[in-house]
Amino acid sequence: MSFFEQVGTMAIGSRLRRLSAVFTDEARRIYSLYDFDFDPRWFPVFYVLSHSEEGLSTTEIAQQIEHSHASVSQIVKAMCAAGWMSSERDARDARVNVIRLSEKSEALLPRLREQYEDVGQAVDEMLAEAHSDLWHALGEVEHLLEEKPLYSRVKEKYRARALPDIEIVDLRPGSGDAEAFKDLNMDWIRGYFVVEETDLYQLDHPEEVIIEAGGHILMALYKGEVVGTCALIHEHGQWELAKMAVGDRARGKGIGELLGRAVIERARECGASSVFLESNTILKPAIALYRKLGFKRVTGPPSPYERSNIRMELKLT
Amino acid sequence: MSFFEQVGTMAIGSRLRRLSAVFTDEARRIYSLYDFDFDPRWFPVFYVLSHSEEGLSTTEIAQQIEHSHASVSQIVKAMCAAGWMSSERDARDARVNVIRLSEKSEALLPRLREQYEDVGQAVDEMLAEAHSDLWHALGEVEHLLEEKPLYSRVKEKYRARALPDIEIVDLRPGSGDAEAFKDLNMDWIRGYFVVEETDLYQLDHPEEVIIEAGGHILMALYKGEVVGTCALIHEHGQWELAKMAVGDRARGKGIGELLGRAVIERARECGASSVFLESNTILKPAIALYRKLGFKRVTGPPSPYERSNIRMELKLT
DNA sequence: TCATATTATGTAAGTTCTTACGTAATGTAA
DNA sequence: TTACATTACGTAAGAACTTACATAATATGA
Repeated sequence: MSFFEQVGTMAIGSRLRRLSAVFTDEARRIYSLYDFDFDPRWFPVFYVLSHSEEGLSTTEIAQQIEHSHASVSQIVKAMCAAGWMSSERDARDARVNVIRLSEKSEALLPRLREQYEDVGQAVDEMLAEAHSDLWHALGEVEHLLEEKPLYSRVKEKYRARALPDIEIVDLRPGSGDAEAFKDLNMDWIRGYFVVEETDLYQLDHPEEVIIEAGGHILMALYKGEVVGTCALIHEHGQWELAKMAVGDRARGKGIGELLGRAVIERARECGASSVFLESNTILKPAIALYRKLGFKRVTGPPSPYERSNIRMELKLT
Repeated sequence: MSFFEQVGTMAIGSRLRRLSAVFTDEARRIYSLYDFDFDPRWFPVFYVLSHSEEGLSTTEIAQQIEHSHASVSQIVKAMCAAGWMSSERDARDARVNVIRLSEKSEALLPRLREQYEDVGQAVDEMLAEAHSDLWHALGEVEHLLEEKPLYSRVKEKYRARALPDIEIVDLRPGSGDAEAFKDLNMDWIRGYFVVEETDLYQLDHPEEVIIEAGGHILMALYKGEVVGTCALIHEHGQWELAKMAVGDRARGKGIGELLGRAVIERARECGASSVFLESNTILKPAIALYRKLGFKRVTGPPSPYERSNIRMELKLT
């Protein structure tokens, strides 16, 4: 049994790479058949230039053929050396290198066009012999991956697998949860900002400052171990989602989202008509999560935290 | 319009490469999600080892995963350094390096298996969303290419394109054909062997020695220019296909085959009941052509040519 | 208008394979 | 048993990209 049959669709990447290598080898032989002094990897550059009246810049070619500009730069250098094209600075923008086919190339075009008609036909006929439409299938898969990367698809599986091991519980006094609450928050704050006075006081006295004031602190457990936390703070008659922190090791399991939903649910139970939060726009994943939870950006009173530059709110009614 | 739409199926190799690169990138992100200290390209080696009780040699792994042994050697070195596997010399054959998973790896297996179940499922579900079956299509195309490489398919197109420009004519006395007959033959003989006395005499006096004895000399013209030749020699009541030569520049156009068929046709017209030829087994493409024309190996009288080590015959009746 | 982005490019260096090559161990034919 | 071929392997070097970086030319915003 071959490796690919054993390992199944998981190895689709390797399988595609291997098949593309087969085509590359074939291309080399085909070029030698037509007897051009022409490196197959030059083809894409040559092709887009042959379809342009004006000449193209390095960057334009790179975008069209979806290589890096560096790659194009190297290919163009080699092709200029072989006399296939010429390059000169643009008169209007001296940064730009305008690349054109040489006369030698133009003369070759009809023969090269013959070649790629032949290759195109041969490929078409081969594909037509198959029952499944590879060309179409490739387009579909490209599209599906664009819509939702494989990473996201796998992440869902990963989360579903982790889900049964995750519990959300209220802070358990005297169990070390208060300390974990502080540690988790200190860790993430230090990762991005400096710890402020306001932080320290709240983190050192969570039960007095948050819970006794009518708020709640939830702990996320993964396989029984505390890996995340989030608070619902009750102050001046308003409800704030705050102090959300998930440990490094437990990232990607969707724990933040579970904590967020639990806090919102708790706020609803407490009769809150809305929940707000304060954050910073540099925290892209956090903002994305808040948005996913339904929070919308609002303007509001100045925050006591220096690091806050955005306020978001979720209506519950 | 994207490059691939413009250039069409001809660029299928590039398209496959690009898609495989997408999967490779995704794989990297997925590995980091599962938080192994594990390079994605290690996976195939790891996989085949995890399915082997005994441990495997470098070469065995290379064959199974269809990499070069050098690549496996490098990967194994890196994985040993990272503590994922161990290698030791085989007691029975000191050339062989037996590679086994380390205990660290064995311990990781269940988690890794979880990962590739997740990935496999995600890929399967994604593929199922498409109407065309990419996995199946890949298999079909792999099979089609194995049956008949793209090179051969393109070569047919190439030949069909050249065909209208090819003519087969009888040697035209006084037109330079006799000289071309000699030059073409001298060129190919010198490429493989040394020119013998027998050669020189025949090549210098083709009309007297071959044609006046009842034989024929055919010339292949490509766009009006002589590019190949082949003789039908009549001697001792037997007919011999000999002196087939096609110029370097005109190779791949199927000219040899056209000449061969023309000579056979001519022999038939002359009432021959069979045609023989003498050649050398080191001339693989020539022998393949003769076989394609219907010639079969026979034992026969010793040849006057030193370079001949095979005699073939085609029955015409 | 002047400091600060942004853009276009080429070069260097890295990645991840491959082929080429040298060496040691085995096989094999005379 | 000896000379030659074959096999297994590791290292080096090459191929064909990429990313990272440096530099020069433009754009832009206060």
